[in-house]
Amino acid sequence: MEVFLKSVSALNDATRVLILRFIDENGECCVCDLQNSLDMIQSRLSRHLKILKDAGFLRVDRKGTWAYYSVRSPLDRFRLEALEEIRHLSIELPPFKSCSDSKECGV
Amino acid sequence: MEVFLKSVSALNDATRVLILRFIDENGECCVCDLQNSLDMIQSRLSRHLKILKDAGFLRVDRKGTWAYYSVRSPLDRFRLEALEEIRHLSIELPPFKSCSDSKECGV
DNA sequence: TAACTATATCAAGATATATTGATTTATAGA
DNA sequence: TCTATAAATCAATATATCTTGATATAGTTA
Repeated sequence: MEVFLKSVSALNDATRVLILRFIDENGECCVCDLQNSLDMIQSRLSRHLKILKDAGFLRVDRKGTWAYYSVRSPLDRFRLEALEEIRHLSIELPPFKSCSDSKECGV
Repeated sequence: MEVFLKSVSALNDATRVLILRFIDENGECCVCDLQNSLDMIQSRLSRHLKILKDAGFLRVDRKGTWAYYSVRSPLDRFRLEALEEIRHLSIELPPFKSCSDSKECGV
């Protein structure tokens, strides 16, 4: 029950659904890519990314100071169905703006 | 998005997961069956039943003053997968105690 | 080592949700 | 019509979650 509720409560927020869908669409993103693209402040992103990771939807790969988040693979059946459902929502995804495009990563 | 979040937030509560699973297992229940069986007060049940109904998991059939709740059928793919996931959780379901077993329905 | 940067965590306030007991609504029967 | 009962809704309180800005942590580079 706890694991199920953790998955469900991770999905129970429009911000997290957007973040998950954005990473699903664009592949591996570092936090400042997301700051750039989604126009969210860092502490907010960091919190939601942690929740999505702890719930089993995302994985993180650290390279130096960067943290690269991507959709965990393989997803179990329920999480995959949830992601599939999210793919079918008509969410307007903002364009991907890589943080490395700006000379300084600082958003 | 709103419909998705409504489904998800309906599932985001252990009480509602139990109620849904109980009705799934036992079939149509009136509110006082659930009061008897799940040992919950009526206002609490009524609130959660409404949330599950509004989220598309339950349907209600009124007969006189009784309201009989059952799992809505057919469920769409995502809700069905969620229910399937809930069926696989090891939830201890209390025995069904029909309100009609007590001479007076009054719990 | 010192300064800088990316990310994580913390603290405070705002918002949402759950629980309970009281009240309201709607139906049934005397 | 009056009373009783099943269910829904309301009001108050408690608990959880989200957002923000500040601070802490951990790499990187000079």
